[in-house]
Amino acid sequence: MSERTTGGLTEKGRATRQRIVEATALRILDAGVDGTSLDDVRAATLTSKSQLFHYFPGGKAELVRAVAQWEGEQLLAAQEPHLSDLSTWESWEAWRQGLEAYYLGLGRWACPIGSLTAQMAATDAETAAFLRTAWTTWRTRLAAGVRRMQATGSIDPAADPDRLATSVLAAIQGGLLLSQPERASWPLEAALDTAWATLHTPATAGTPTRS
Amino acid sequence: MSERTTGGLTEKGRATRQRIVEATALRILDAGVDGTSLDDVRAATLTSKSQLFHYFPGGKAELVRAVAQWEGEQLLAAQEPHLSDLSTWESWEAWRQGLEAYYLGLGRWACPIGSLTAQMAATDAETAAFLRTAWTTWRTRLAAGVRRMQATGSIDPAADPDRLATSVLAAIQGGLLLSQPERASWPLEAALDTAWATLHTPATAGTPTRS
DNA sequence: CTATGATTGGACCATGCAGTCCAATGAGCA
DNA sequence: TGCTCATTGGACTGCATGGTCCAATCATAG
Repeated sequence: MSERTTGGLTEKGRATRQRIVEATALRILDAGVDGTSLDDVRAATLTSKSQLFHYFPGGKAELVRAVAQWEGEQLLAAQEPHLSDLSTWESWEAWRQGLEAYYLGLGRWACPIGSLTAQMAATDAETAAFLRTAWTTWRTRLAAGVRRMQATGSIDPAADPDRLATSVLAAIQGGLLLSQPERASWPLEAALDTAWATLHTPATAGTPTRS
Repeated sequence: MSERTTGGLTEKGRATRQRIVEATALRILDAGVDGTSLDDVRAATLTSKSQLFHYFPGGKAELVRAVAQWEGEQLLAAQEPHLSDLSTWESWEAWRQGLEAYYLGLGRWACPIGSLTAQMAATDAETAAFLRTAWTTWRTRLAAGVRRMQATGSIDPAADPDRLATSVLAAIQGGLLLSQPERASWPLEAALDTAWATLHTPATAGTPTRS
């Protein structure tokens, strides 16, 4: 882990590095990792080959990892302040709307982290490991919200917060995937509506007993 | 000349073509489309470059499209006979188990169609269009099952079968995605358990009025 | 001013890739 | 036996790509 936040990087340098990361993130989002060449990045950022390798000695792999990290931070930031609240249904609603607005703003019906996971999980173990922690963070934050709702009796206290949070994330990611070929958001809406219904469901039949 | 079925392909020819498709499908499943070179395919099938272009004049794009079609057929076939039934909870359970077994058999926690959608939706419009119909078919079959359950009163008749089916598909795909970095199936299980709970939920609060 | 290190430019290289081409072989048919 | 067409082999081309390298410039501390 290169902890060179202070070591050997000037203000200008960090700005350039950041410019590279953001441009690469954009390009990756709608062309994929393999569809994004270093020359593309170079052209988009008005930089030179040597700069790319100066700021990312590990080459493309390291650049992609930097993109993954930045996208993770962006995604979490975009969900604030609601994600840190989630203590009322209004807060949940606001969180959902904010998240959808974020995805909408990206232009494509795709989650940066989800897409990267699909692309890298099988090929780049290191990046996959980082993405794993990103998912854990997100899930943990959501689970905390579930617990808050359980405390007020709004969600069945018998439910497992982590598993419930996971199913919400799955609804989001699956909904986004299904939205892509449709070029419309209704699959995402349908998936989230159903997840919502489950959240709102009081302690009824419970989980249908399946290990 | 005899043995003509369609488009000037003999028995031997069709066998070779199929061998190419299947080997390519396998390779794509765990290396991705961009991670699969025609040379890989050539080596894996003991064929020559000219054969690849003989059977797929459109080159790699056409080959990938053939893979998509074949994977779609395989996926639907793997869900039979349950997918065509889905008239009882036992049938749904059997369907789920069969599907999970299919994915498990693929080695990776990934859906061939889902992965292809994520990879091609943004880049290859033609393949994306085909995938769209694949999803529609799958969703329609599931929705038919939902309607059967509604007919017997096992599922809330007020629910929209198509949207419910979509949310189940989303749970599957999202669950698979989340399972990848974990290298474990519990996210898929959690997502499906939650979807199951929703299906079992009788007409309660209904959809929480959104959109 | 000058030394040092960060920053930048861009030519260059090796490789891998999709796709082309020509020729050889095999099989059914008259 | 020849004719025709599907099938196969594999060399070859052109290009894009990741990565290397050397040198030029900029900034700043002493």
